Amino acid sequence: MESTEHSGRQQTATERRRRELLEAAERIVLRDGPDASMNAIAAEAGITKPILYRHFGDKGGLYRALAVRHTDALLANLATALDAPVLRRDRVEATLDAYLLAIETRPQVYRFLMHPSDEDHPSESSFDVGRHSAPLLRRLGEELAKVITDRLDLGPGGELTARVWGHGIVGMMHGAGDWWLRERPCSREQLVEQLTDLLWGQLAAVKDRVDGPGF
Amino acid sequence: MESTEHSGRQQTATERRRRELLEAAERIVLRDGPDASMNAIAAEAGITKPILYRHFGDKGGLYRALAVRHTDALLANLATALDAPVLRRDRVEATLDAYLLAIETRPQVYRFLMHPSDEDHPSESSFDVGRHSAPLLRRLGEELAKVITDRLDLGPGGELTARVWGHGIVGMMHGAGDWWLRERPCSREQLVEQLTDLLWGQLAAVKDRVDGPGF
DNA sequence: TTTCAGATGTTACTAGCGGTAACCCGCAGT
DNA sequence: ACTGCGGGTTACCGCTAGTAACATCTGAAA
Repeated sequence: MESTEHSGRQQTATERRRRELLEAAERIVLRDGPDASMNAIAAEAGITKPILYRHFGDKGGLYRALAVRHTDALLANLATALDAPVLRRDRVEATLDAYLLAIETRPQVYRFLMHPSDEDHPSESSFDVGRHSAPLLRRLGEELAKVITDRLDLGPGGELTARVWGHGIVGMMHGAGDWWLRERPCSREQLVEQLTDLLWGQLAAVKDRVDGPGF
Repeated sequence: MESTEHSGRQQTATERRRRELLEAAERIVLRDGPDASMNAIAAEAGITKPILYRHFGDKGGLYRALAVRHTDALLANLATALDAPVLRRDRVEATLDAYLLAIETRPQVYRFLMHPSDEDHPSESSFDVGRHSAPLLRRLGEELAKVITDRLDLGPGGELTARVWGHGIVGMMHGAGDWWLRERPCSREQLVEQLTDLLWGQLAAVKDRVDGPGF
């Protein structure tokens, strides 16, 4: 235990190095998108591949380490929007807007976070069919479910309802956001309003067309 | 033009060959998931790689050719559910159920369709940030938008509203379906009902918790 | 009948990827 | 002086997508 101070310093040193490597990796991922290779990242950091593998195990490890930072940041943003002491509808609007602002200002990061591509091969083996969506989406869904459970009185079986709604709303946000980012058919405010209208039951409220078969 | 009959026969012959190759590819993709390699597919078809490349150009071409079949099939299913002459809410339920039934019965196909992984590199070059979601989702969103525009009276600016709602609903379906397929927290019928409730404005209608800060 | 076109098929290769084994060096502590 | 150990490198493996070059069969035109 005499080497506590020493190992402590080493600890901070390796942590610092790790952060430097992560920053280099981020630069490359931002530049090359999903084509970022370990060679390129190592070169950007001024070193060679094996060091990366010593620090992060494999490519999935590096990507995961890179992802948690932004995931945490985004989740924090959304949490504040979700916890604002305003009307429920304003809170929903603020949350949607926070998400869309995030993906608008840093689309490369967004793309990286949402694109699991391969990774996570080593962990939880055996073909679990259906797995595909990014961990970030799952976390978002669960987080939103918690808030819904806390805030709304859903009666018996409400926990299931909350989770379905959480993942459904997150999916809606993601799908609409992805489409919007690609086509930019309107302003962010407009998009937020339309989506909030949708969540507020406008789909059920608007009238049928008069000239069509009125079902 | 004299060789019309000849080239016609050749046409059908190569088309048949192409279909055989696609069926072999499908078998392998269903077995190996996203790890399916061109070598494996060629071996399954009883041939070697270059023939695949002659037929489909590159791996993206093969995947695209493979995708359009299932995409068309799924779209046809959804279109019938969407066009059923029943109440609007029943139609929404039927559509959700059709989608979820499809991904439930053939999760590997679903996974393949939703996972662009790499592909489409050759076309529309230059980093178009934000692109990520599968073409299937885009088509679904647009298709749904068309139906909404046709059926609902959304007033001025209704076309934008329809597209936002279309992509938002498809995203909700996708997100919730993905989560449900992974965790199987309830039956399909329950999920459909909860999602329809969400779309029908229950999020706005339910009461706040009495014990919480009642916003 | 010969000859030419075109499709089918092969072997053998390139370039690059993720990942690893083996080795080197400098610097702490005993 | 010796020993361990963290940072670093070279050189490699097995794999992938993709390609060039060559062989073969078939059927139509000269």
